[in-house]
Amino acid sequence: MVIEIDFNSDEAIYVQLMNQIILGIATSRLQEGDTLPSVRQMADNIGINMHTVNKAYTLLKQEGFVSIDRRRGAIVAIDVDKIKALEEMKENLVVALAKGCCKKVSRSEVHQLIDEIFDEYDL
Amino acid sequence: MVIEIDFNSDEAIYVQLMNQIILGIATSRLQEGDTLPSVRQMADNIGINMHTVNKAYTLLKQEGFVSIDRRRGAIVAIDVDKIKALEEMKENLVVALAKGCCKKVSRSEVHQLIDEIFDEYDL
DNA sequence: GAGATGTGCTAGTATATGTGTAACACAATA
DNA sequence: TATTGTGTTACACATATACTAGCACATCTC
Repeated sequence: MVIEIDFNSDEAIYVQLMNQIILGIATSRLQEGDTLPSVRQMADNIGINMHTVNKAYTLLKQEGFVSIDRRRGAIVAIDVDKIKALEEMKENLVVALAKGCCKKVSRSEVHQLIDEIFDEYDL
Repeated sequence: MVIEIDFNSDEAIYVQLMNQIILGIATSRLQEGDTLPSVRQMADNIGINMHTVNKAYTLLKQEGFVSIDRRRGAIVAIDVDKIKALEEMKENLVVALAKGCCKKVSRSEVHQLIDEIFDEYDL
C-alpha cells in the first residue's frame, strides 16, 4: 500500500500516516491480519524518522486498529467497540455539521454526501 | 450566550471558542446580525488573553461566519459559499467515516446519527 | 553469531499556543 | 476638545508539541 505524505500540510505527519492507514482499512486495501512495514522500513520509504512512524503505530494500537507483535510487527486487527466508535464519531460530526448548517447545507445534502463516501468503503 | 472553555482539553482555546460560537449559530442562540462581545470583554469573561479571542474572531471572519466592524466589533454574518462548505465537510467526514467503517458502524447508523444531530440545529 | 525488530532514553530544533505589555488609528460620546 | 472603547499590530516571553537524531537494549529470525 502506497503512503503519501504532504510535508506542506498543516496536519502532523503522524496524523497523516494514521489517517492513510485507517483509510486503507476502510477501503479494504488493508485487511484484517495484514502486516504493516516495520517502523524502520516505513520510515525509510516515506523519508521520515523512525520515531514518527512509531508514534503513529502506537496510537493506532491504542485506538484499536492494529495490534503489535514483537515477532511480526504491526498487524491490522480491529478492536470493535461500537459504542465508543459512535461516541467519537458524534463528537467529530457535531462541529462539522454545525459549520455546514451555518452555510445552509441541507440535511438531505449531508445524507447524500455520506452515501458518496460510504460507497467507496463497503462494497 | 455562555461560553465554556475546558482548560484541560487537548483542543486549543481559540479552537474551542470558535466551535462554541459556530454551535451557537447553528442552534440559533446566535443569529445573523447579533454582535459578539469585544475581544477585551470576551477575554475578561472567560479569563483568557485578548489575543486568544482575537485569533478566534479573525479565523471566524476568514471562514465566513462573522464580519468585523471597527465601530461595533464582531457581528454574526454568514458568507454562504455552499460549494466550499461541502468540500470542507467532505474532508472532515472522509476520515471520521473511515474510522467508523473500520469499527463496523453501518451506513444506516451514520444516517441516524446525522438526523439526531441535525434535529438540534434546524427546528 | 549476525541482522532486524520494537522499545526506551536523552537531546536538539522548530513551530504552535498562550500570556503580557504597549502602542496605533479610528469612531462614538461627554 | 478630551475621553473612552474599538480592532489591529508589534515585540517579548514561557510552555507544549512535533519532528529529528543518535544510542542502547532485549527479543526474535535466519
